[in-house]
Amino acid sequence: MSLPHAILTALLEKPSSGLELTRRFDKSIGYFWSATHQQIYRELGKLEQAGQIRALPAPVPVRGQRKEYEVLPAGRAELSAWVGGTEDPKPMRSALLLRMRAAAVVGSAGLRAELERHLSLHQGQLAEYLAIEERDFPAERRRSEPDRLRHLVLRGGVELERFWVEWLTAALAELGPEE
Amino acid sequence: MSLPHAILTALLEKPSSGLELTRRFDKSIGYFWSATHQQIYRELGKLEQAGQIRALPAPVPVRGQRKEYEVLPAGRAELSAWVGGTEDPKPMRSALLLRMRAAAVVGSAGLRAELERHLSLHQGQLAEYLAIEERDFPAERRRSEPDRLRHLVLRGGVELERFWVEWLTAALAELGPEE
DNA sequence: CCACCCATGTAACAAGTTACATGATTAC
DNA sequence: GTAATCATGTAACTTGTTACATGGGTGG
Repeated sequence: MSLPHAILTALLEKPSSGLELTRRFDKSIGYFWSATHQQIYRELGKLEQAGQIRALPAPVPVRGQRKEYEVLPAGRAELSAWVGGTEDPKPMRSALLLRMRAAAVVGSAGLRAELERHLSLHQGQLAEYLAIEERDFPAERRRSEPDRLRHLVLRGGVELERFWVEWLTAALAELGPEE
Repeated sequence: MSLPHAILTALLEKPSSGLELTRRFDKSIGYFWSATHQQIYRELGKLEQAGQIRALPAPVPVRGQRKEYEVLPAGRAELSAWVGGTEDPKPMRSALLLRMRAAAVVGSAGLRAELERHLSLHQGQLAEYLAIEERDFPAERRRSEPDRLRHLVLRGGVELERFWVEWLTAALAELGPEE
């Protein structure tokens, strides 16, 4: 049940239309909770019906017309309760680790190229996160709690990408030069 | 499309019944691709229909009777092709990072306790992985490729848990003593 | 006027989750 | 014989994905 809360968070940061939300998911919140525009529209409908958000009044509601949403008090309360709640970490799901396990059984033909590809993807993502960090969280100065929290989230992204880069590098070394 | 390949891998390692598979998922393959028994039975049915596995001949097939499956050549070929293929890494999904981002907006009340809870869960998982490593991959000796691959997978699990332990520790320090 | 992009959606499906149903076997 | 456990399954639902549909506005 995380998508609605992701949307509430995004809308509290800034009221938006569905498409704007989609774009922001593509380059910010979506870094740790991705969603397509179809999911977002579906969820916006549900949240509106639940009375947690509302569309800003438009003169004539027409299909294809931009609709801007804002969070209602009930929505903020719901999000606040969710933040204070508990939820067990979901076991990870990595198709790549699974493929390596399968390779132990049927042979690792073709695996090396894929590891190299993933390595370069993760290196790219890591560089992107580091650029964001440099831009949005410069210097070591006293910061507000919201800023510290946002920085912690970004640090999570950075360290996770670093993990993948290191693991993939080690895996390539261990696999040996030829396969 | 990873679950069928997880099952094929498990069945190649050892032909099993649905319930046995479920148990093995709970303590091995499931560490990086979890599944419930309902998912497994559903998928076994599909794989059998697709001619990739078969149930070992039973005298009289009755409901509630144990059914053991083995992989057919077509199944091994499919798994082999999948290992050699490509698949982009799925963007991560962490409800905990999302909650921290939400906390930056609505306040972090109650978050600290949850971080501590997750820290202890991840410490437990890390200890479990390290125990498995010590048991199954001792000493530094020349090993076969399958063993090296399996060890790499486990190293992935270890380092990922270590990431969480370190990030959670840093987050708790950054949040400060009281909240 | 038509191609293109903005914006909102529908429909169909696939994957994962939760709750429950049913028969077989074993321990007491 | 009955309770517990083993074992296989159904049903209903939620979440996520993929493909397509519809209308509005803008540039050429």
